[in-house]
Amino acid sequence: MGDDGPAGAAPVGDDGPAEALDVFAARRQKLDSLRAAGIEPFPHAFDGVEPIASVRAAHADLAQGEETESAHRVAGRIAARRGQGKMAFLDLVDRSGRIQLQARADVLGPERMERLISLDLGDLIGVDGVAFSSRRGELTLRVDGFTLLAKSLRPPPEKHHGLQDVETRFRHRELDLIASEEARALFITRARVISEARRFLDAEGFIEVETPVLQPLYGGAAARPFTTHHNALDRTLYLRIATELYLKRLIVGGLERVYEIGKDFRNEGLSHKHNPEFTMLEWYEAYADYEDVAARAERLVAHVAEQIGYAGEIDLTPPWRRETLAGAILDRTGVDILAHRERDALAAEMSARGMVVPPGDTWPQLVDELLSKHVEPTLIEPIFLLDYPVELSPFAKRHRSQPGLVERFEAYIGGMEVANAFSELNDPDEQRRRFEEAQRHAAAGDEEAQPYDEAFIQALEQGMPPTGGIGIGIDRLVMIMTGHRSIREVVLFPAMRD
RNA sequence: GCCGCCGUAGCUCAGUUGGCAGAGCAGCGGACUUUUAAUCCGAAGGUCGAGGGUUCGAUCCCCUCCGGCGGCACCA
Repeated sequence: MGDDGPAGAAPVGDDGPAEALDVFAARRQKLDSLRAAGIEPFPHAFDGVEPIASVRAAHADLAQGEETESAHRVAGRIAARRGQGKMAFLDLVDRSGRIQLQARADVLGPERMERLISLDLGDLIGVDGVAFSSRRGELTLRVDGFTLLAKSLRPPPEKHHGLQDVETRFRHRELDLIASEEARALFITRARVISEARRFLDAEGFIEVETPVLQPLYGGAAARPFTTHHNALDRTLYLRIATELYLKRLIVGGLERVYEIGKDFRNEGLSHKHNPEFTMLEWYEAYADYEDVAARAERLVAHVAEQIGYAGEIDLTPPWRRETLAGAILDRTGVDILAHRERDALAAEMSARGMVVPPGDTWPQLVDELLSKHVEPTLIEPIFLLDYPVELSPFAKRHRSQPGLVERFEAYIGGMEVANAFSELNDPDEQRRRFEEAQRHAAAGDEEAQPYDEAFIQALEQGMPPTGGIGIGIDRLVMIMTGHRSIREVVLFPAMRD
């Protein structure tokens, strides 16, 4: 709703008496006038543009009212206009910042002055001008020449209050970016989070790889997939829910340290921390276990935080706290999951402590309930929860000393899970048994059970070195780095209803 | 899927205990050579999310639907 302005219905070439023009038709009419005057409203390029921030940097020491002879060429969008007649000021915005332009009739002559003044807010222009400091001390470019680079046919958001409507901000992110310096800064920060994570891993001997997004069989996480169809092959394909299994096949292949940053797709509900497509970083390292992975993960996050100038309240400095999962649950709920390894016993223990017990839940689901309802919200400072029940972890290796547990951790920050890692299970027979167990769950109606992946089993049979692996939710990491509580704020185009 | 709140001009927001719907910004016409949310004068701009119902009369009350937000459920 609300996205179909009447632009397409605007009169073209109607030079009749000035009737009430709506804001769209007025811009159309200006476009026609420009063309009639021989001005190309959509030229092809504009060379030699300097970022506004570098113009500012070049004149950081300019005294109030001081003139210079320093010429600059900038380009951007007209964001504001003050004054009319023989002199006016315009604000020009590019990705790096905002700068004031001064337009003078005595410099430009009456015709060009009129043309510059009659441009619309939102039009893109290129400008040649000389820097000076205004009477009020504002760095300004006195416009000697300008070129329309693209006519804007729709009005920009309100210049003072900006774009407030959340729905429009998400559906038309370009408007949010035009209106909000903060939005631009946020997504630049997001890009830097990703590039710094890359830089960190590259420097530590990892190679970046790309594995299939369209997969004949999905796996590597507990989630329902999106299903699609390949016409030429006439077969069902799934959008990946994780990169895990393919990446481990690369470890089998001898690549030793690999990572992938890309989209995963999970066919589940939306929430402030769930978007159906999201960006995941996974890495795998031969000859490492989950403790090595934890150490590297906390260093990576600290590196990213430092590089982007993180200044949030949560202290991300390593080492992070480490607790066992069972200990964290016991500590916060009084329930000892390891002392109640049967479904009914655990359910009874939870009931006895006044907790709601979903009747259909299995033992692992009850553990997950305890974790997500009673423990996760308390985990604000970074923490690793270690050693999960094997029932919850089909790809993790058995704990070297704790029966019934696997060597796995999840990292939590700000009350959110941000990472999931294990000492990878590399015993193919054990992995096969886990798949077979999952098949029984699937037969019992678990829609998220792991499908049996014979190609993966065969890869493990080839021999996979002891390996540590991890998945880090990049969107959630960006939420933490930038202090946002909704994933939609940090995803450029979040999922919306039609 | 369930519950609650919300949807008024291009944008930001008022408002109507049910009686021709208002402002600011933007836009249009005009004045102005140092402005910073420029100022001043003038004239415009609306299917009040959509559909149905109640009523002499509905933007307002009721129902359904669409969309958004929050919570629950689902969901590593």
